Amino acid sequence: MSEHASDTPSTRERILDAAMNIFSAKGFHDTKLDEIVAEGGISKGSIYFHFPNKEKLFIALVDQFADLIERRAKEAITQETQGIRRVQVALEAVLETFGKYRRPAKLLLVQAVGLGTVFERKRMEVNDRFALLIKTYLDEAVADGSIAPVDTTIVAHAWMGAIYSVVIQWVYTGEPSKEEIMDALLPLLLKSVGYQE
Amino acid sequence: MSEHASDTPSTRERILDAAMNIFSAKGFHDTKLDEIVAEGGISKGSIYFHFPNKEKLFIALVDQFADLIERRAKEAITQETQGIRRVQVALEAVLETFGKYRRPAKLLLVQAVGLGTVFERKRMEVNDRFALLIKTYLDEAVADGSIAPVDTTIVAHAWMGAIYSVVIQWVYTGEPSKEEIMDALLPLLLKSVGYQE
DNA sequence: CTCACAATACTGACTGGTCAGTACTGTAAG
DNA sequence: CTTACAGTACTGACCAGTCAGTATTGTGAG
Repeated sequence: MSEHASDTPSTRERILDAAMNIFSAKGFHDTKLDEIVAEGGISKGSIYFHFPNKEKLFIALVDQFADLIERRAKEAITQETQGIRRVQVALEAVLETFGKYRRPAKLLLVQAVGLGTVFERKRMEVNDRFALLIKTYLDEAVADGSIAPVDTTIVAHAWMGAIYSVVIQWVYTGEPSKEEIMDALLPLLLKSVGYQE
Repeated sequence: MSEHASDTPSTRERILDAAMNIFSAKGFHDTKLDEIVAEGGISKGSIYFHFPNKEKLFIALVDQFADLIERRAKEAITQETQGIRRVQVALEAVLETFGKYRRPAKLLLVQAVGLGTVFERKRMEVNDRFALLIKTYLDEAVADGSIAPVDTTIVAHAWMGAIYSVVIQWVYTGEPSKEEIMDALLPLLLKSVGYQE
């Protein structure tokens, strides 16, 4: 019954950690379970004790991070009441979270793509979740008059893509810095719906 | 009795066609060469006569389509002289081309991602090519005063991501229609750099 | 034109390395 | 002993890539 996260991570956590490191670096197919075993100092048997197969292990990591992003965005939003401000702090929270976790970001935005039919559903599900989240708050901002009416579905997807793309660029090259991204991307997105700070 | 390109496609073309169909639907790893063989009514040996391996066959398809997109954008641009108008017609050309070729679009934007180190270079190369293209014309528009100065590198990546994301959504669901995308996305992008029609 | 030979294009049964998953054993705590 | 996990040796399905052979086309000398 010992879940003392700080000093002794459970085997399950060690597996997830090791898997995150290797998967995010090499992608799903180029990662061998034996590499995860070596990286985490655990055993193959324990992986199969804790996870039914390689695929589910990968998906657990995707879910874990997608949940975190969504949670952070929602937390941030409760701090604000005005429509467009809510959108703004949510964006800040998302960029902040991506910035803090480079490897999970790469896993979610790069390695979880193009894995064939099985994973495609998962990816669309996650994407739609994010797009819907953005759309909800955009609709709010439209409703309370912060911004002019727009096709919020398209805007939501476009924003998501814009954020993804800049974050991916940053994940690979470390450029532009988190601050530059914030300073350039936020006004860009807000201006795209006709909002001037 | 030499049939020409139109009625009897060469074996190489039949291979590329079949490969495009299967790769774009199932992704790189889930595609078996034997499926391509069946789809194209060719033989495994002839694939290896025309291409060194599965990977190079896939990359040939990516390159082929990336070249097409770039060519169309550049063609469109020569028709216009004014900075921001050039950007606009280039965007239209790109969206037009994606719209015309759904399967190649999916191959390039989805299936070519997350395939591990080997393909990652290729993808970044293609991406950077597009981003640089956008950036060049944006810089032009800034120089001639069509739009206010901005961090064109970030804008270029953000635009690319926005376009990708909306196109991907369309590839999967068929929604929104090409016209809706044009009507919503173009003004969105132009507004994001402070240009009002 | 036609025969001899070469070069090119194509075929498909077979193989060998790989690696996810399994069977089995080890161990410590209650 | 039993439960709950951890560790390891092994297996066998799978599939990219091979290769020995066949078919087709090109060519040029008689």
